[in-house]
Amino acid sequence: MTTIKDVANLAGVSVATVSRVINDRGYVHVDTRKKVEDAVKALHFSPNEVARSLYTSKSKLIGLLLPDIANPYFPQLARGVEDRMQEQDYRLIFGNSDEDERKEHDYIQTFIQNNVVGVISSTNYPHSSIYEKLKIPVVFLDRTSLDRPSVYADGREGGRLAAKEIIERGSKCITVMQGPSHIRPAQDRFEGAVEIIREAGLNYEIIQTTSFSFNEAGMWAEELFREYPDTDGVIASNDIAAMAVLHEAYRIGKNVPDDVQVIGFDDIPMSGLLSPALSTIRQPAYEMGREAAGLLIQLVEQNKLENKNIQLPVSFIERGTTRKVCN
Amino acid sequence: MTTIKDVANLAGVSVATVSRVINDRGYVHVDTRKKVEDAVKALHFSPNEVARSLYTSKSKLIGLLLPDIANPYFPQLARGVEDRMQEQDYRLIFGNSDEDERKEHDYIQTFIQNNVVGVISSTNYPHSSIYEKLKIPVVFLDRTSLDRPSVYADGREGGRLAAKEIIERGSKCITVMQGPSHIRPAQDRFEGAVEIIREAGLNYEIIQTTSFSFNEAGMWAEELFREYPDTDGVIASNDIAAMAVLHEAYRIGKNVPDDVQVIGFDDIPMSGLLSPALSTIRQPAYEMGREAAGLLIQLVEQNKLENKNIQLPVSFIERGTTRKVCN
DNA sequence: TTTATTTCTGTAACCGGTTACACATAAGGA
DNA sequence: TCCTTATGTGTAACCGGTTACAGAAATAAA
Repeated sequence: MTTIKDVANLAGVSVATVSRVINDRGYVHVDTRKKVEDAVKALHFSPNEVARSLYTSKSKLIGLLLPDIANPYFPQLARGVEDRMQEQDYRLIFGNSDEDERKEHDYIQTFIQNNVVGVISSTNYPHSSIYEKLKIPVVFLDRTSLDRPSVYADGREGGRLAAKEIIERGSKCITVMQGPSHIRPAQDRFEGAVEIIREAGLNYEIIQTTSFSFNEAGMWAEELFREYPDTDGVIASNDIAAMAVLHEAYRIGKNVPDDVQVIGFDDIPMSGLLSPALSTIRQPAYEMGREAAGLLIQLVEQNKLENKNIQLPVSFIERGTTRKVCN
Repeated sequence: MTTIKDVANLAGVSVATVSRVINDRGYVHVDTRKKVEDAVKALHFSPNEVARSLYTSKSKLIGLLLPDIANPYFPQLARGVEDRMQEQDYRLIFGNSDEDERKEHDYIQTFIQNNVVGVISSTNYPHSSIYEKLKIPVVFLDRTSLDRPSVYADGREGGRLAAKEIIERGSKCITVMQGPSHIRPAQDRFEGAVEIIREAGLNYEIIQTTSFSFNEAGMWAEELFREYPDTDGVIASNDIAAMAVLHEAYRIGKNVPDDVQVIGFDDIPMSGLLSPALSTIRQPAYEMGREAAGLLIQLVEQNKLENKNIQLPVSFIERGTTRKVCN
């Protein structure tokens, strides 16, 4: 590994001067600068970030904590975060929390130990002491926390929208899938949907699910049609659940959308490739990731600790699992 | 931030002793150990990894480079890597390369600058000078490199398997989707499939695709049925492409699997939830990630630089897009 | 020309750990 | 009891950068 000392020797100057050149700080004579730059090139020198970080207690690293990258909604968030961070030369230390407070804690701990300058977290525990005690900026992503910086989509409005659209298209016996109870966005959607269904004076049934996993999605879909065979409209807790419902409907010979309409949530990339393509409530995940990254960069670089909540709009993506509205 | 010095003061010993205690190295009297441990607890001390790393030139970080986390195949690899690394207290610095050699280079650079102890990379350029010059262990994941440590599935065999199964089930006019030419595993699959089709004396058509993106997948599927309407069997370059084919078949009224059979590749989690569920060649992505991580840990901790290639088996997952074989 | 100011550069302390080395003390063996 | 070895602890150098400070040189102002 070539160090700043090697560069200094080759250029015939002190390490301080080299440091000034590579950081473009303080006075350096043009000729000296040239000599140093040549030496840097000749030796392919690039500064050791660890040494830098030790002195400054800063770094070009930020911590990203997501529940589970294997759930197709999160890679888009991650990608958004990464692309935005990349532009400013920040890198990510990444971890999956599995919505587990202990794992979160461990990750945050190592983030700190590695001098990350900020954290982006999708957590269900924004008020956990882990975050309260944190001395670096945190942006909560996909999770609401009104008293801390956060970026999220309006889940409640999404739920309302789903209910509105499915009712408008003629469903009368709606089954709403209620996502895991400890996941806030899932509850928001659920509540929004129920609110509208009630307002419309319709009955509804509830399927309670306890995770967003692929394996169990099938089970719940099965349960749904077994318990509530009259269902003519399903508001799924996310697109995965909706896929499972679609699959089950197909298996038992129900026609979508004629016998039963289905609306998903998230608009993950493959939703448009289903057959029929999935009508869903879109969350602009990639943009949310980018916004969160942008906000964090602001907080980090301008040392602002202001609270700012960025809410991105949800929208109804009409595809093939809902009927055409007649107007 | 509390430092080792604070602990030393509180415990009434020197920093060296504290260091010995927290690293469980060298001689420390039981009573002294107790005092130090108490001080550590009282102050909630946890050592600054950056300072450690500076002296030792090591860290508990490894670099993970994947083409694109938004492609549903890769999150599983990532998850496998992370879970295995987690067990040994390693953390990941993560980056998406977009199969772009320059981005790869930049990431590897910052990996080095941050003293990562190893790298796991899904690259198309394993012989690039970036990797040749690297002084820390690298494991190539999902990409073959016989002269460097690597973990991969047998793409060629997978291609053969796909062809065998689809032929056995009666397809006579097979269209093979050839993935992006610069992605090795895609070419391996393609070659394997073509090999078997030729052996069987059947004709085949080729659809050349230039990316694995969702947006374009639909286009190629459309092109496929437009150019080769007699196709009664499709070997897709991956599950996403297969989904698009399924979707297009549905759109133009072809029945799957009766009119046309479809075999995917990867077995991404949602494949089983399609309607009909996708028959595919499974790559054990999660296990591959775990194996790669395990191998890297070995290389890092035992300082072995031996070359080891771990090839994991592919398998045919029979679901609903292929016919039942009559025997 | 003298003085004040700006430009330029090097020395050394510092960040927070780890460890080589020196030295002191306790324990074991002859 | 004396000598050897094992145990226990502190001092200070070191990792590779950054930066406060000081002093020298160049430039501008008087």
